[in-house]
Amino acid sequence: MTASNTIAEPRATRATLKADATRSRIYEVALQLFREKGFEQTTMRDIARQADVALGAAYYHFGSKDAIVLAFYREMKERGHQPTLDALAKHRKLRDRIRVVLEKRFDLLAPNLKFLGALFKHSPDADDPLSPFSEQNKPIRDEALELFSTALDGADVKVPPDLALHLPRLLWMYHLSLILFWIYDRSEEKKSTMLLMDKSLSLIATLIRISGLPLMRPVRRSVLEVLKVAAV
Amino acid sequence: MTASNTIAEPRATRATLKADATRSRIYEVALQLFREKGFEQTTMRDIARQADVALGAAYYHFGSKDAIVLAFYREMKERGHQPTLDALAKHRKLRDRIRVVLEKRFDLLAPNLKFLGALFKHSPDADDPLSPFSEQNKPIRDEALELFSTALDGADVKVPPDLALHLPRLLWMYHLSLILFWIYDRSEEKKSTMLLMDKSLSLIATLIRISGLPLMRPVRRSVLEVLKVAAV
DNA sequence: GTCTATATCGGGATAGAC
DNA sequence: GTCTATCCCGATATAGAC
Repeated sequence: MTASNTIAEPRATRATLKADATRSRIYEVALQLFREKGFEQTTMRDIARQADVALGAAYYHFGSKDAIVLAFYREMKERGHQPTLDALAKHRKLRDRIRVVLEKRFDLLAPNLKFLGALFKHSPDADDPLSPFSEQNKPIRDEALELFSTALDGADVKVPPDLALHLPRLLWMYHLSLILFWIYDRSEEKKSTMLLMDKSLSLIATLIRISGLPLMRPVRRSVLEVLKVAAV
Repeated sequence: MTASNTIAEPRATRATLKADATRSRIYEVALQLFREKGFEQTTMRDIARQADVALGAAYYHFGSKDAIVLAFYREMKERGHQPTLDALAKHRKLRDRIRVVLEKRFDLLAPNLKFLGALFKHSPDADDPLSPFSEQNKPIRDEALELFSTALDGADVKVPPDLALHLPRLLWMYHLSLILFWIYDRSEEKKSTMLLMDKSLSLIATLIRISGLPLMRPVRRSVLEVLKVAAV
């Protein structure tokens, strides 16, 4: 990674201006190619050629192919947060509020679905910079967790406090699973994913609704114990 | 992939005997290197050098690095089935029976943990030959499903028939998740994984036990709907 | 049929000249 | 800041020894 890797952040001198233009061009071309051909199928040589720079120049601006992806993550984070909060303001039912967060996420990622698969291959490895669990991506992860937290806080349900503490994280992991399913969904127009979202939201809403019942106490305790071990 | 890819299957002629020996040597050396350095870090050149054959010979026996892994999958399958069945015969309690299947699996995979991570990166892509969901690996998957089926059938619990039909598959997916956690578990002696297995087994046993209660009917229905969409 | 030796290609990444 | 040249690797192909 280079020291300065924000996307097209304007700076003072003329030389840096030109560099920023080159950097932006490389970034845009890269994403375009990732969308068309996928991440692994796109080579750094492809990117450099399309952006009209030498291979070395591409590597000067982005230390690796991965670094381009990290820039993409940051862009997603910056573009996704506020619209989700705005949309959340229009709903009170828990099911709808969770759905809003998911749908905003899907809107943002949909154009890039084709190369998300390659990225998710790194996801379980917390040491991999591209993983959603990595230290490096903590800011991005935290912002997503905050969205689920907000979705829960403003909803019309009472959640047992012990569970409430961990529910944002649970929902965040649920949202990752759904994205994973989405990536490999081969049904026409991703209908399976939409159906799965619908059915799983029902399940989650039901589970949260009954989570406070006396009968569910042992289940809740058991879930919390599992979560304690699998802390992120 | 070559046509004959069973590990060291003895055949008639002297020439083939020698070929089998070479093949075995390549296979053993490869696994050894995978264990020491991981899958991606090991090159075909490494393997050929360590096995004292030319690069071409390695490719003659195994059409690709992946093909070595497929041979490994088959070996795991062949070595794991019967011991698990034998161990199952000693238990009646559902919790213990599921644990037996998991533990036998872990025993088998433990020496190869270091390179399982690389393999699991392919896992969600059903089109990838190395994925546990792939068509190619259906025999291996089915044998694992059968083990969970057996574990359930011989147990001391009554499961609602609609759920019973899908429970082996659910347990198989649970077992994949646990292995995934295990691979990236950095705790000393993999204590976290063992703890997680313990706690999650409790949760599962509890859930199955109460699954037949009238209160749980909507939950069960919801789960079955989700499973219907996410059929493997 | 089994294997060696060698060459070639495309791809990620880097060093050092300009 | 950019380019040229180079390295290493996986993969494939081929000619020919045994």
